[in-house]
Amino acid sequence: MIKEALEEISRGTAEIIDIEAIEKLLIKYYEDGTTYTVKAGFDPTAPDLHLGHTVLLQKLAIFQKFGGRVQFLIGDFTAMIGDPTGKSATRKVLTKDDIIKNITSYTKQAFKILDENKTTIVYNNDWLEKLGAGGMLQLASNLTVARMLERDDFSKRYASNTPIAVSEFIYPLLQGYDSVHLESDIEIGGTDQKFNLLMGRQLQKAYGLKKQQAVMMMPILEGLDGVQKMSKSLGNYIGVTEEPKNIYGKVLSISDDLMWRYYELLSEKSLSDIEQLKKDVSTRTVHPKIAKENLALEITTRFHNEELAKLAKEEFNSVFKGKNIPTDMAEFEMQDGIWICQALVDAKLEPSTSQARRDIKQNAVSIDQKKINDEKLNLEAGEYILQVGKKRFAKVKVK
RNA sequence: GGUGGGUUACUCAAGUGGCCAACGAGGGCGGAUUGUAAAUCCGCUGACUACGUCUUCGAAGGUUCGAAUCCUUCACCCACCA
Repeated sequence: MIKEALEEISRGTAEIIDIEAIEKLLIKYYEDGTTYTVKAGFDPTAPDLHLGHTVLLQKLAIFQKFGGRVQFLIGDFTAMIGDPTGKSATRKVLTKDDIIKNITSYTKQAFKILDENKTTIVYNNDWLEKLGAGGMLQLASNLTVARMLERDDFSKRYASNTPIAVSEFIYPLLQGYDSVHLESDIEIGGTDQKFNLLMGRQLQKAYGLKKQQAVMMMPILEGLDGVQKMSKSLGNYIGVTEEPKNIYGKVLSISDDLMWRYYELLSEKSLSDIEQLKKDVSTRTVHPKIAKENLALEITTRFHNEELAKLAKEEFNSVFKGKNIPTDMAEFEMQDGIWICQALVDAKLEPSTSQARRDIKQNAVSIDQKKINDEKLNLEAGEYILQVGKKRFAKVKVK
């Protein structure tokens, strides 16, 4: 029983520190029902969840299955500093209202996966604000600069002359202090969080807590490009609130290699089933396309439902295999005689008339499924379906 | 506080008075092929009803017939020293 639980909990993790501690927690839970806490921090700056976040959330949901209570930590205080990601250190300051708004939509999305009754939402501003300068100093005395520079991220940036703000040094300390305050039993985060997660252990010890949190790291999910991590700013993400056909289409557009990564981290199939599938694909028993379609269906179903997912699949096949037109697309109204390039811009298919001209020259633009090559064309009254490339459509009413 | 180096398009990175709307690479977009996969080949990649015009090389001034390139001031970044 415990063994199975532990196995399911460990699945797909990149690294676990102090797995014995987790085992003890599980034993206790099965003995007398004692629950334990699992902390995970979330940044309130981006209100849109994508699949990358769900890797973590799914893991939390599994802990909930086995007696874990989730401490859903909103980093409203730490968001003001910004985690040292190597990117720009400057961040816009969020107002209280912004944060509340973000959190509301954030948690609403998160509870598609998490059990609300086994989740406590906490805000680190509640205790970090009270820490004060004295508390900060005490906190900071736990760490040496040399140790800080050991952090992979910092040492790389230091070596490559990328600036490091002093405030960024503070970030791991504060995140660690959160664990002290919350007395977390386990903390989970991405592999990029290793340093911060370990800081929690160190500080819990320094502040005299009886035991230190176990740490679990999840791999970072690659984005659609398969190289960089999934993030909204890179535009390589699949949002959990996206339309079924978008989710379906985006999953299908990933590379075959990446598909296995997604299977491992996102699918609910057992690891042995996935292994089998992988084998079948490599022996050509199963076409990779089929495997990918199933994955796309599973993921689409998770955030919508089976029916919608199937519809998305049909739509997809009709549009891309049958070269048909999608059933619904954005509609626009325009004035009679509008220049085709301008119409493309107005219909948000092109960013500029210059780009529109180029695409027309390159045979990328069609009206009602017929390629055009006259960039000087003006549209007369009527209804048209404009298309750029294979994926961009719009319906235009000219009057 | 001192000394030196730097800031070019989405990113990296050439260009040190006219040949610069700016080499090259990556990325992106499009075409062919295909499974909206990979790989490959080709084209495009500042804006503008457009063989011309306008705006861009950290910012503002200046020198010049002409400036990404030279000068001045400012801002920001980095390294070393203190």
